[in-house]
Amino acid sequence: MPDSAPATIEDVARIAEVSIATVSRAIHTPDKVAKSTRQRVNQAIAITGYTTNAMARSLRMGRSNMILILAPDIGDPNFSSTLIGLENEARAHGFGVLIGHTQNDPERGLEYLKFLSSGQATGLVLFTGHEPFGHQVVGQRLPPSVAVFEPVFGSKISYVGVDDVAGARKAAEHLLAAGHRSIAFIGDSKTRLGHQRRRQGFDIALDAARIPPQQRFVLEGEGTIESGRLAVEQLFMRDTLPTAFMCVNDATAVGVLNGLNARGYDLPHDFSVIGFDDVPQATYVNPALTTIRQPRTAIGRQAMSLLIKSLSDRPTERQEILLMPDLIVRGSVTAPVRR
Amino acid sequence: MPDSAPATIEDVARIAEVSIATVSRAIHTPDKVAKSTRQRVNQAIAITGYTTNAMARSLRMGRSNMILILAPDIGDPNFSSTLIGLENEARAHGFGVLIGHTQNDPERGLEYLKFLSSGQATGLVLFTGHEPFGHQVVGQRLPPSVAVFEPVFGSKISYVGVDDVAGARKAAEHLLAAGHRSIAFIGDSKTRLGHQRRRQGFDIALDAARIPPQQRFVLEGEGTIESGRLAVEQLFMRDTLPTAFMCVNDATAVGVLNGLNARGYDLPHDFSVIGFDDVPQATYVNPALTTIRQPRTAIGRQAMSLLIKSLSDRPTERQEILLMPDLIVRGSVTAPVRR
DNA sequence: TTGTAGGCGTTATCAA
DNA sequence: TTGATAACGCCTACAA
Repeated sequence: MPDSAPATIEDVARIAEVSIATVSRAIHTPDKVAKSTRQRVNQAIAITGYTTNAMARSLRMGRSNMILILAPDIGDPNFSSTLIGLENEARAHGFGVLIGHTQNDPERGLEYLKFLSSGQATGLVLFTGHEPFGHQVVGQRLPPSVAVFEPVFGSKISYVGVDDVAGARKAAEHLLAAGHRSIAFIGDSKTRLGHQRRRQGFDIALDAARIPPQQRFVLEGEGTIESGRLAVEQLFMRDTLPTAFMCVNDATAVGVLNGLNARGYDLPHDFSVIGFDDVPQATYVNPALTTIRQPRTAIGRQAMSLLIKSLSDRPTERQEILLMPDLIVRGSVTAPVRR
Repeated sequence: MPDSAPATIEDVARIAEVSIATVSRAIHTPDKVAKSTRQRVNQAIAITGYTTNAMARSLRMGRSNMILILAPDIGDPNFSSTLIGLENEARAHGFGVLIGHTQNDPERGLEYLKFLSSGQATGLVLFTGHEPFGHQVVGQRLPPSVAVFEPVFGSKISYVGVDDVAGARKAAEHLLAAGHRSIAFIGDSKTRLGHQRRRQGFDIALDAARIPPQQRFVLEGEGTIESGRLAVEQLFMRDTLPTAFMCVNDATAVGVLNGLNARGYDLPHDFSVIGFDDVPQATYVNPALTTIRQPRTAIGRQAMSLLIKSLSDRPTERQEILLMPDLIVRGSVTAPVRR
């Protein structure tokens, strides 16, 4: 039964009848203390319910064993399963993780930066392609960091993510194999690297199949449901229509599905749609979405592993680890209807 | 341009040509230092880029200004918007928040408990109805805490959430008003208080409408999509069927919708379905789900406000704050078809 | 194998 | 109005 104030190392020392130095050693370098002493110390720890005060420890050591994960949007369906990979790996190495939610607000980012610079976390995982703390600060004196899901634009921060080009290529090839020759790519972007890479995979596949550029419809989009809906509207103002939609991500695909449904089409008969990410929602939409699955947990695991390595080693150079995604076939792709 | 090591209060003192005590005062009690001195200090702070080391500060003060939010499942669609309410309110009072993800794993809970007991956080927000850290520890020496979304069973921890009874009643009354007389309640539970309260609201409404118990179908369910699907299957093994489904939450409702769709029914013509929560997904499902909206951000805000109050005041007694939810009408409820 | 003592960066007390 | 100084709890040379 612990008393009112948390036990300190001194309480333990008193009960075990040793010095605080010995207690500390018994905890961190057990070999360096005699067996009998060690036992007495352990008993005393059990009695007092002692837990080392992490703040005092980190203050003294100049570093904590916490890793901060910064996410602009906790609700992102990609986030939670990646997080599990990050957490499991961290734990296996004796690190704890804390999550910071920036809401895409630079001021909030700055607050977490303070958290970092006061040594409360040793490492940083970035869950966003944007610079986390406004421009001036970035890279200035960040702790060892790694980015997931979207590389940090123009920085030296290592990156672990999906192989966008290969994944997009798989998606496009699936459409091609189903017989489609007139395909739209929804979600091109001038600023987002991940989008560009997926576009690139799309082009590679269509080039290989000798689909002429006239039969490709490329529309911009920021990767939201709304942007998918919008793209459908834009497309329907043209003379010719594609038979299939390849979407930069599942959110866009959901928007496209919505837009098509709203126009009264019978899916997947009239149009095929394929997404990218495989978010949980992809299952519940109608028809269930054929898509490319991000290996989220694996991404998290590898990212954390890389980060922890860079914590102990000499500063290493930037690395980029790309994981191969799989095609998940559900109901949203069929052979094209002749029009 | 900060140099390699973070500036300390001493660096500032040296540059401002004052003592560290004065620097500290200039920061925390500006009135107690001469205007000219204050200015010099501020300049020095600007030059050095000084940030007070939170760990040293907390060590000295015996408490930090961080609040830990513990969630069993970060992916819970109710989580992210509640979080925003929590964060905003915390920030307005000068507190920072950190999120801990327990994955429903007691060991992980224990780790965060250590985090707490080593003083790295001053307050605790619980996002779960289960005891967070296994039985033995709970309530033993938790910092001031508040629970959100589901009261902590059998504890003295204050609670902020939705008025389940009133909300469920609204839902049932909406079904009743549409003409339904034979209604199923999906998601009853022997252990989950929130489910029980919703069931209670359902009964109140049906009692008031003098619907005899024989016309009520009550099925258990844990509130998952799967449990909704399952309930449909169970129901279809009986002789008589309800005309409407009132689901304990949206996830269940999605499952019910899926199950009904899979059996080839035309919704909402053949059956009406209503949910509870209004998660983002409710919009994308087909037909769009009529449901009861949790005032999530408000819940977060109030919970944090309560917590912060209990941080400064003398220990107050347990409070329970219930917020009133609204009915959101979309497409999944219509008049019953005569069979 | 063990103990003593200094210092990590702060804040707060007490004098000046 | 300011400055010296003692903690906060811990780790780690350095001595014994």
